[in-house]
Amino acid sequence: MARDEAPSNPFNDKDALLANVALLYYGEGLTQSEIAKRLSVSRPTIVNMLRECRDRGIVEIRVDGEVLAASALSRQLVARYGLEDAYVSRCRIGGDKPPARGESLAQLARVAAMAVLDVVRPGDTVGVAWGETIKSVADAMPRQPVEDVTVCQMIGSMVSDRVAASEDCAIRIANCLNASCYTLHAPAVLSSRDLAASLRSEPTIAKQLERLQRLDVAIYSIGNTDPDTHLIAAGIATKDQVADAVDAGAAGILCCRYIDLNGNPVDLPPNERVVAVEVDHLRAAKRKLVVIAGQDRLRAAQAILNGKLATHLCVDEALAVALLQAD
Amino acid sequence: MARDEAPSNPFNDKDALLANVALLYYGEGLTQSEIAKRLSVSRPTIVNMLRECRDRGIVEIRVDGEVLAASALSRQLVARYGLEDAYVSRCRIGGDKPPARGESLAQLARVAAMAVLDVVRPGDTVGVAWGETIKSVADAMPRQPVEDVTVCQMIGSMVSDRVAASEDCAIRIANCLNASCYTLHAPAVLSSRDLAASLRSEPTIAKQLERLQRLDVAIYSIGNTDPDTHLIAAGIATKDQVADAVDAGAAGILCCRYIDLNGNPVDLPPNERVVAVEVDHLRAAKRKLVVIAGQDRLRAAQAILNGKLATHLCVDEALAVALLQAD
DNA sequence: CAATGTATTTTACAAATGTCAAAACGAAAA
DNA sequence: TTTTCGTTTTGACATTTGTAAAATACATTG
Repeated sequence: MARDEAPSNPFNDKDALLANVALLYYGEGLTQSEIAKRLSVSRPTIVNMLRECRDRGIVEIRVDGEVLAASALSRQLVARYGLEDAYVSRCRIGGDKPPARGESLAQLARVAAMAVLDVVRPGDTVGVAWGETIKSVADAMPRQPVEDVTVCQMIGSMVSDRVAASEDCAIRIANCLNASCYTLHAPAVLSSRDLAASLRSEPTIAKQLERLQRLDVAIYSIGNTDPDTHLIAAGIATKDQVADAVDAGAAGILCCRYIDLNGNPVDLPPNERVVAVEVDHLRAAKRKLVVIAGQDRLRAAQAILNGKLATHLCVDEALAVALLQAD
Repeated sequence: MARDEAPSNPFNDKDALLANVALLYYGEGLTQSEIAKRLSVSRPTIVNMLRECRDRGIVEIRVDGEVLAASALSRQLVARYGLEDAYVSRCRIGGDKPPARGESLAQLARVAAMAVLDVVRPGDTVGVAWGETIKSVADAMPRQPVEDVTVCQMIGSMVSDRVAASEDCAIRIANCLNASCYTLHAPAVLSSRDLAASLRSEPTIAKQLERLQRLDVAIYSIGNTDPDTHLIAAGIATKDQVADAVDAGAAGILCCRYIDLNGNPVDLPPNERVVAVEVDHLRAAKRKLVVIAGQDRLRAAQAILNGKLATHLCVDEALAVALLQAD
């Protein structure tokens, strides 16, 4: 009976022992010394085993998403904006200064990761965006298989010095969900409108874009139109182009496309050269999980909410309060 | 906006804070002191919050079932007995004396609880037996919703001084899976054959028994025919009746019914007075998770395996070794 | 057989956690 | 306003865990 008899099970005898040790510690509540005694090894060996369990995902520690959506702020956001659910992350209370952006984003990402598990159901086709926020969510995801799920990359490939390549988010989330993954084999933005149109007509890409027209779930964030927006940092748009878009009414940037305060697309450069899901196709998804960090994104968040572009909202406390205080 | 606007969410603002604290501790890896500082509370308050999270299932700590099925013993059992999966629990290594039954059962129950989450799929109809072993499994289950699952009690109601009422296991497992639950509103054993037949014909009970004929998953254990069997302890059969059954070839007791070494039913008292799933209907289930503790149940385990009454086996190490050493 | 590399054990110590009793605090009721 | 009750804080201490260096053990290689 060769080891590769069950090629789908990549674990071995030692791994099974690790799993048993994890059950004794986390499940039975034995101390490391008690376990070491039972297994006739030293306590540091047990420490190493438990660390390996956590590091490799043999043990997963999950927080109930439903509880995360239960706060007063969450309920008020649901009532105010007609959402199915709202998740508000809190990482600091009181004090005279608010949390740093990194600290807040880290906790928001964890909350959103739990929200993903709440929102995604067996059989779903899930579109995943790309950006610093979505990348953090992907990093925070535990391994939780969901049956028959397909994950699709919604924005063409792009490399930024701030975030890894855009297919990375989709692949990572697909791995956590044990899902099939369809990446979008095209740059997010082309050099000319004609070239972008040609690429969209390529059968493999056309098929993938067609898939993005009938998503069950879409997971995305929204960017600012501030001068430090990712679009400029990634060389996709110039400062002047973004300024022109703002003048024309752009309130936020959604999957590389501008939207105005009512959630309608603003068709200005580089929109015609972009290869990504259309705003209206996002709006058509049954469940839309939008993750937004920071009070500075209030206007962009309002564009999302006014444009019915979210069914499930995940924000930090500062943005939640700002959304509730806004007219 | 009244609190009962979302009646399906029974949690509140404080619960949401607990969940956030849990994410900071288990997810971010902050110490209790760091969290206390951030939230402007005392460290014992954080200790209490984390304990409440664990106690109420706001936090769940899970071990990957696939890893538990990866040991050498598991692979050998799969190969030897043609199983889909085998889970072997280990709670003690080496030493000159084996683990106590209670210690072994506790760990086996935890392993089996993880196995349940591996085996049950969305849309499944799941039959659940009753007994000390299955009760322990139910107690060890984490809260893990699985879509559209129906849980059915397979053995009529019975109260024992050793285990709670038999519908308890089914209800508890149903709650963990967020499943519908159908209990079997009849005693497990009646005083006469005619009365049992009449009860089986009652529409509600007949419907429930009919449901048990087409199970996707069945979860059960098997009992011994020793004098200390539950059947005698519960007053269902006398010592003489059990002895007669053994003389007639009974090797084990499965859902209150005798089976011989080939897994065939042995139709002796109190079989005709029993209200429970039929052995052949168990055999017909697509996935059969059988949980057996103790080397003393070798013969009963062999009856199960010979009779194709298990697709997924969950045993402790002593029984695993005994099964592999048997002819 | 000796040398080498890897893993575990031993030992120690700092940090974190668990637990608890007494005191303090704040809200609600009388 | 006072009393009562529940919760939290304070302070302390025992236990457990995390971490690390040195020693030991064992398997592999030349």
